[in-house]
Amino acid sequence: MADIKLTDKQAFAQNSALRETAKTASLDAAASKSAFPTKKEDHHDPLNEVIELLFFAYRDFTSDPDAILTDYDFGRAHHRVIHFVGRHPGITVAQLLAILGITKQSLARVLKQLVAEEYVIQKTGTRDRRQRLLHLSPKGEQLERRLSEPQRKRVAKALNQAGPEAIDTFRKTLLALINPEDQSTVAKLTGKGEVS
Amino acid sequence: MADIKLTDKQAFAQNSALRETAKTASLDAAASKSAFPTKKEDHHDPLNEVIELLFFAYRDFTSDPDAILTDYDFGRAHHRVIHFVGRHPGITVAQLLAILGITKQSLARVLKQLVAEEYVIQKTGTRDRRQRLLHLSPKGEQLERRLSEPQRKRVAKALNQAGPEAIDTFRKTLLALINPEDQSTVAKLTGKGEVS
DNA sequence: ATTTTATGTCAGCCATGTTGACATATCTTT
DNA sequence: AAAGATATGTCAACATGGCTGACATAAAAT
Repeated sequence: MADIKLTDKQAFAQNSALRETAKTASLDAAASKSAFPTKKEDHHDPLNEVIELLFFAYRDFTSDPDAILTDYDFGRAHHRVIHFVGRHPGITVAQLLAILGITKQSLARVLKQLVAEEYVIQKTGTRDRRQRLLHLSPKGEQLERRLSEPQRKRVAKALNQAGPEAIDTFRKTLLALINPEDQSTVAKLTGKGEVS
Repeated sequence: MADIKLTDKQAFAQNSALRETAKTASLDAAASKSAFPTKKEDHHDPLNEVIELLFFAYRDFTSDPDAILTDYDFGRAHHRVIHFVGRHPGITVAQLLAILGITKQSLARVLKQLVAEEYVIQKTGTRDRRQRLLHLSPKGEQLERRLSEPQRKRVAKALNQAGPEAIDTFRKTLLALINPEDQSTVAKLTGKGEVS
């Protein structure tokens, strides 16, 4: 054995002959060693089940773009901006802030980078010259497609597997999970019956 | 006007006579000023719609517990631990790490607090005395109930609104969103046909 | 002309993720 | 019994992306 120092992770992989790391440690691996205990009262509670499924589904749903973003030194925050600017070209900074629910200082940090690296383009508003209307550059659109592709595929596959009524039911359920005050706005925002 | 300094936020509230803050700035408020632009090609794409709905639904879904946790000086990370320990009493640290998908150092930071403040109890394993089997104390169970209550209500309401088939379809769709390698494990973990 | 609004920016704090390195107790294997 | 592997804990340092507070500028609205 060489005298090269191993980190915990490497030592683990070496010792256990598994290629697991902290990040990739699979549920399967943990489960295979021994069963997960589960509280008896919860076995037949579909609400608790859905709550946990939401956690896992969202985690995996965001994992594909997260992995891609490391190539660009961007994070999840950049993705959100690219997504919403891509889907709503000409959106104002104020509107984007409202959608994301973060402060302008938080947005500025990522938006500045995206503008500097020319993924996002700011056009001065014509009606109101104070506004900076946000658009994706061709480069930005390319990144947007790269990021959304695995998510679209994942959702398409899930909806297909869940059956023909799933599209409608899943959409309805997600919408109903949103705070009632925002439901109509989100429905307009994301939906078909649209807008300017 | 008094010479008291106002922050941006206060100045905004004062000037605009709105009670909005950065955190509570509503989508409605932003939408009311002018319509959100939306890319034409996307109008009829249900996949993009579902992707956005997932973002908003998950955001609101986590907002209720987040608000409660500030009373305890805990964050979302503490919530996850409390949730999974509560639902799987006797879970080992390694199993919890696999579920959460974080490093042991990240977990340690929150778990240490939860143990110190006696929300979580560690019992030395009998079969394997190296293991620390995690349980909620009565205090921890109380907090768990407080945190899960609004989420359970939200999910119950959404499923009701979406119709009788929603429970099954929603669950199936969420499960299908999860990485295939983990689906069977998660199904066992959250599901009914259970375990030790 | 004054006030309000839309946006930007500096500075610093906090929560929660990450790596790397190492310690200890206990179980497993030789 | 000794050696190795595993489960857990811990110190230190760093990154990301939230946050608040304070202030600046340009343009619109009054």
